[in-house]
Amino acid sequence: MSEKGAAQGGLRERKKRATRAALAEAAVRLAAEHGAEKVTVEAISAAAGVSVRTFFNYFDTRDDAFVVIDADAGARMRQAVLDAPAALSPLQALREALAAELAEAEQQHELWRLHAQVVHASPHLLVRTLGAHMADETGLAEAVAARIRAGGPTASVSPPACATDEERRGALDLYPRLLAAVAGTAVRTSVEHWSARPEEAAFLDVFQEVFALLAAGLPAPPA
Amino acid sequence: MSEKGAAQGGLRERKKRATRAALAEAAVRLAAEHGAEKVTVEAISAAAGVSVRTFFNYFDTRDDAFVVIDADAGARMRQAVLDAPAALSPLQALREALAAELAEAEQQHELWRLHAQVVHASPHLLVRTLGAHMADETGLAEAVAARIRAGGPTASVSPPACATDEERRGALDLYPRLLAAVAGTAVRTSVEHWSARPEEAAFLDVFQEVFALLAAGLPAPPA
DNA sequence: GACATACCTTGCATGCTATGCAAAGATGCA
DNA sequence: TGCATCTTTGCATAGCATGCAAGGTATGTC
Repeated sequence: MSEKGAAQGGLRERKKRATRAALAEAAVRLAAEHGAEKVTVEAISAAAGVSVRTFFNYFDTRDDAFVVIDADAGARMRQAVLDAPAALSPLQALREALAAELAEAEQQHELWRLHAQVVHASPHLLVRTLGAHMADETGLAEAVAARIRAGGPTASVSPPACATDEERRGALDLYPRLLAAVAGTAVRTSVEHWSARPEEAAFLDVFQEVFALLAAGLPAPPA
Repeated sequence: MSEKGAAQGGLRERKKRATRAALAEAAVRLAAEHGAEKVTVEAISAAAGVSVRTFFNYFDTRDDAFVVIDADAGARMRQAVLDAPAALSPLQALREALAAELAEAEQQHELWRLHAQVVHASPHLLVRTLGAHMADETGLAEAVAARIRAGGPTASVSPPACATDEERRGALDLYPRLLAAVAGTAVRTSVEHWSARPEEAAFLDVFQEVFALLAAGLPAPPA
């Protein structure tokens, strides 16, 4: 757990990680300074020290550089769900996996803060970010389903055997799907509510309150 | 309730609605036939009988034409939440508002089916669609909050007095926000689960089961 | 009905985004 | 070292997106 994304793999792979991270960071910093609309791919590439063509080897779209800060956060969360203690309920396992990921993001605090600032500044990017998060939830749903089937932690996080999207969706039951989607929603709602007034409450408290509300079945107005 | 989006307003407004609808429909049909990537703005515009420049007067982006079929569905849902009987709990009011909107979409059955087909064919568009739906949830959260404050149905759906996004988010409490987000999640999860195997269960049954699971607090595996 | 007003559409010019291709450079491995 | 593999890069090209100004179409007033 000490060195997750550090000296993993050979030189080639490390360089790729570095380049990707450099591009993403350059994009966010430039956007925070000048506004996302005024930042061209050329500027981002120059700041990261690569050619424009290389930028498009890493990102399909200019906006992706603003949206996808950490490309393999999804994989880490899936693994965390699978590795969680067997004693935890599905909802609890998800809560812990997400909390761990949020704690890790906290270490890149400044960058994530800029990211949030950039994304909230243009509705366009906000939509893309929300959508990207939701796409991750499909992976989480698979992990939850596997966990339930196995009755405990599982070994691998390798991509499912299903070939098409059709099959993959068909293989998922309603419950894991709903659980993953709701958990993702819980995170986003917590983040949004907290970031509206960061001084009013600790983020972790908001996060726990949201999960408590969910576990209670969203009872009518608590006022 | 009989003529919602029909002969509303003057000729000018009707023409704009018609043009927008024609563009959206042309986009979806062309994409369903040739694949979204192969459909140019020029083709869409030609099919709708307008110039390319006019296309961009209605949509900021080419992809928007594939994503936003019904531009003011969000406003209708907000109004429905505000107009719901005072006896309903917030969760119930949301459920009814969403169910009504889904029923209306059923009348454009073929178009929505094509839309789903197009969107699920390219992950890119799926992400955008998911994000767009989530953006609507902010409006729903406002409606829920207003409903709770008023203790019953309210009159207007006019935009809130808040100037900035910052203020608007600050004005929202945790509970309405969570409720709206979770309800939106419920709809998407229902649609996805049902559309994976449409023959296995009626959509409305899936929809109701999801809300039942939510109201029960997402208890551990029902198996 | 004629007029002024406001709005919508359109073509043109322009700059940026995005992809395929082939050559050159960097890495991994025997 | 030498070969195979992967990555980077420049170039060419097509499509996306916006500002601007000219012309056309509804709307309200006289």
